Amino acid sequence: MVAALAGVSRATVSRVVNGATSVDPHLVSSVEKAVRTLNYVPNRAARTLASRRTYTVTLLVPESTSKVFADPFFATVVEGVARYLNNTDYMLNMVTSSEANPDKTRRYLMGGNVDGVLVVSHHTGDHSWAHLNGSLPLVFAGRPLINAEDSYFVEVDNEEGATAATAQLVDGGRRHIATIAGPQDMPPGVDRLEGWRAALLAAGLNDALVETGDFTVTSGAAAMRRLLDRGKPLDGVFAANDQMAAGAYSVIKERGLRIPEDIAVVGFDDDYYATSLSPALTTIHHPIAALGEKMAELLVELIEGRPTERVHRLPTSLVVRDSA
Amino acid sequence: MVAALAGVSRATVSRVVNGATSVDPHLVSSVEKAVRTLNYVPNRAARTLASRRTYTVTLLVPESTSKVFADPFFATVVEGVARYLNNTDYMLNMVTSSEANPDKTRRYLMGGNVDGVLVVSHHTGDHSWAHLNGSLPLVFAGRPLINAEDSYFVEVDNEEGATAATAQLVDGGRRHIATIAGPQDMPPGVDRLEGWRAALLAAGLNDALVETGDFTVTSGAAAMRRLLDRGKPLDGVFAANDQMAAGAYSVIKERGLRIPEDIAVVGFDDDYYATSLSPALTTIHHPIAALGEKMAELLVELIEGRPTERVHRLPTSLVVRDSA
DNA sequence: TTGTAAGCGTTATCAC
DNA sequence: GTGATAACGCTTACAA
Repeated sequence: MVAALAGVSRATVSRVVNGATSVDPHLVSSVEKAVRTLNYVPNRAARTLASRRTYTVTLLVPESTSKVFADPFFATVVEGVARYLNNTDYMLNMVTSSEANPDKTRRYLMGGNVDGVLVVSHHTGDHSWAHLNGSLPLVFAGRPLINAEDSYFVEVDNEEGATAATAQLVDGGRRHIATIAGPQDMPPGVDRLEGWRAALLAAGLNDALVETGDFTVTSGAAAMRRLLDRGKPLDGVFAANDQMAAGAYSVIKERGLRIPEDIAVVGFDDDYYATSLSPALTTIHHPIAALGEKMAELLVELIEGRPTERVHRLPTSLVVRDSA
Repeated sequence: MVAALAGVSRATVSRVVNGATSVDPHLVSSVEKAVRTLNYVPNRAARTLASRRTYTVTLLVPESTSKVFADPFFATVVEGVARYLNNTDYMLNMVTSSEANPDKTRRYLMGGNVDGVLVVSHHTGDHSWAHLNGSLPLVFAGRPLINAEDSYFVEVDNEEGATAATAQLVDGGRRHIATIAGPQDMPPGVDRLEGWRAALLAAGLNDALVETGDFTVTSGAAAMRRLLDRGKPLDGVFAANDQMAAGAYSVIKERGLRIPEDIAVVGFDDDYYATSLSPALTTIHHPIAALGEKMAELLVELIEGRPTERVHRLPTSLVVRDSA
């Protein structure tokens, strides 16, 4: 290590570079000067080999590769993760868990190539990587379906958001409020339905108007159609995500009803659809990038052995636009 | 290396693992068996340290981080890159060249942490990394604005695509064909304009109807407005990308004209806008994922010292929908 | 073709 | 507080 040519031993240089506490200030500064003049950059591989730490965290994404990257949710999580990691020594690398060869992925992760893993499975219930738990620091995006009790994860406060969305409807004077719920085998689907129900109950309103979709536009349209076909009074709808709200929009308009005059609608996520719909959709903002940042932060804490909360719940906020 | 416990020396194991040509078939198979039973996975760091190869390629993206990840073009390139790399030993890591600290990025890249770099700057002309050329294998997405003569890059055949788009208009009987061109300081902008012109000339038509935009929806609308305001006959438009076509749509409709009856329009890119517009946009498919794959492939060839073409031009294809 | 042995650039464990 | 010195797990001359 050439930097040692500036006075001290390699050990001391290492100490300085790694910010060890107890080193003579004199030496520290002379080493720092040497580092600067020699334009020294520690060799990652050597460091990893010696310390058994890789300074790499993996972002594990489900193999629906083609879709995953086009998914704005995923893209935004990555953005947040990258933003946080940029200020640390950690490198981000992505691996798509190929269904074709899950063992390859597993071996890679367990082969000491990585310090920790970030698992992003979007709305899906696929948390099949929970078994890595215990062998490797792991942080999930969203509450995992299984082993939630001993997994680290960060999620958005879905229930609170849904309650706020519904309250907006109630405050707007609506009395017959339906919901287009998400799949009941996914935490967001469950929690958002629960939040809707809680708001209605708090307002003393009836919670019978429920139809379920699968978070897609077409499923939202179908659910809205079923809701309207019940023939019951209906003047407000909370859709568990903006895409389903978009589906609801098309059905409401096709029946000759107006938004928000006849039926007010509130969505959830505040994604691309929210602003491109007409009238612009009132919805709940889902802080996705923040979720990514928090995940990365949590993982780093975990890796470095600092004590942390096992679960982080991010607050949402109501974005009032023209539909409610 | 425990695997050596299955008969031979570590050197031989290394040879087998790295697929060296000349090793006794007997030994090969026995080593392979040992590898399998011991579930051996080579240690990346050690390998890197010894071989001075990192097996890592960096995807360098401009710092507009927040936007970059939301950009479907970028996301799709990443998808292609990841897909290709998944079948190699190479790892993908992304670095956003922070404007705040460009030196940090530079040092990282030059610090022997990476075998090669993929530069993605979208439509923008930012190819400020060209100076890395020569010091590190480098592949650009799209023809760089500067040093195109000695840079490796893969691009879509913009001119050919634009010609095909325009030909579709001509074949549909249009005789007064305008274009909304892209910025003339970006290769795609220039090439697509050139393609349009070539098709018109080949058909013996006039090429005076040109207005320029900046690839955004609003600029497309403005350009269309200027085109219409000329008061000249106009029955077809080739927009240099789908977003500008979307802008053109709104103006055409607002003037009470019909698509395609009064004005046929063809776009370029075949992105999200193409299918969400009404009528669905006839456009040129831009094989973005394929571009990512090819970039990765080219880079790996470069890294491994295999001879390759310096530039790859990907073919486009016409997607006929309802607007022309 | 195969084995031996010398590194690769750090960190970690000890003495000092 | 600081400096030797031994790992870390692999590749790669060089020898055999």
